Amino acid sequence: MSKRGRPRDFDYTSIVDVAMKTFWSKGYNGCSTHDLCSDTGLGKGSLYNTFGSKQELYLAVVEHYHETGIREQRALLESPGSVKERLQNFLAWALVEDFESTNPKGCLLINAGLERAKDDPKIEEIVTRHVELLKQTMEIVMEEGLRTGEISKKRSAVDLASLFLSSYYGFRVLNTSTQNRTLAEQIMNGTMESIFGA
Amino acid sequence: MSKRGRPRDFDYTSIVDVAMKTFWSKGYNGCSTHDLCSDTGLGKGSLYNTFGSKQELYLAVVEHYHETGIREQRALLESPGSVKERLQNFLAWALVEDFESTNPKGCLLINAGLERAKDDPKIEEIVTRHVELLKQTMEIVMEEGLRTGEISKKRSAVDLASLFLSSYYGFRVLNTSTQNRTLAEQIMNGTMESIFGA
DNA sequence: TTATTTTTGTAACGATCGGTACAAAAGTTA
DNA sequence: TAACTTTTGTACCGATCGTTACAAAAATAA
Repeated sequence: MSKRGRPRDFDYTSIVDVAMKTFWSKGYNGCSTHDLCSDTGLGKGSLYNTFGSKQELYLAVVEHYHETGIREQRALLESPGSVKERLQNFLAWALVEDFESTNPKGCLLINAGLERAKDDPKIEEIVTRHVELLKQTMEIVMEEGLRTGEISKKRSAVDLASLFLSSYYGFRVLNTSTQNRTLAEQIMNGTMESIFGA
Repeated sequence: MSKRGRPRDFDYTSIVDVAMKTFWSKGYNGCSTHDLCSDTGLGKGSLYNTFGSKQELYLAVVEHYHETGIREQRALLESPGSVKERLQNFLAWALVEDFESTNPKGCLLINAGLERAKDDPKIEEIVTRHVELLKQTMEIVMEEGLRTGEISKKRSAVDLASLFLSSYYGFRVLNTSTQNRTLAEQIMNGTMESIFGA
């Protein structure tokens, strides 16, 4: 009783995945529904029948990016190994994303936050949620570092996590905007040393 | 011999200033030449006769933002007072920009870098130049802090400046995207403590 | 088979896009 | 004044925007 009518001949999430890259590299206002159709291979009928509008497709894309992203980031931060290794790996992962990935460079969530959060409350909500989850995870990692003695107890876990969070986002923005690898490595050094001391 | 013909009845830089706010709040792709005309009060004839194209006007706008911005930032960082006070004032200035200014919220240079640097080499050049000048200024401030003993000599001026730079840009992005003042204050605390210790 | 439901591709919608054409307007120079 | 130069506002250009209409296609249900 569940599926009458012509079945769709594409996979929902793999279309979202393709559209993600289109929005990621061109921006919301910078790409057209024609771009989305030709990249995904869908006709306009299918695209609008499935997603409703450009805005709703963008929402599904950003939500998808958030979900896969937070999973990946948590995996890196909660992996076995020392706290120092984990934070180092986290920044190294971002470095690859910004300089060597086959995906569009930079962070789609930052782009979405800056371009659309002001106009689309649902986008702002996803970005806020993502940042809070990431910060929470960083706080847990900092607490562990304080407990084990890897990090000196001069600063609170909240202060440490807030610093690491903002430095991470600045890292992403500067990498994307200037593509300056030397600067990227200096930021990695400066950030790691500010947490683990000299 | 220099000015024959009908004189223009507007001031170039004040038009750039108005257009700046239009691009700032709507983005490059998010605003139309019609928006620019109605905000500036210019007709299309005048706008195109003066600036040539939307792209060239945007370039003039971003260059203008860079020039006034770097002057203001340097003034804050090179003002009299302790290094700690100056860095604190710098972040406090950014906080006002992101939460209380009558200008559009956030940093136009970040928006330009993320939206246009990839497609317009001249935009990337301005952003890169701005970041380098700002980082240079921060390095000088950190050197002073190291010299006077305000900052412990465990880390180099380059590491300290790189950290402050990235944390500053992350601060701006998170403020703009999430408008979370509590988070903003935690980042300010975390950043200041990471430089001056606890 | 026939009726029903959903997806598909295509054609088209009105609106708006960035940019241009051009003549009237308003000055300077001679 | 007459000749010249530049700016101004407006009308308009072809292209593209996001979206919709709709009939053919392809499945299930009766």
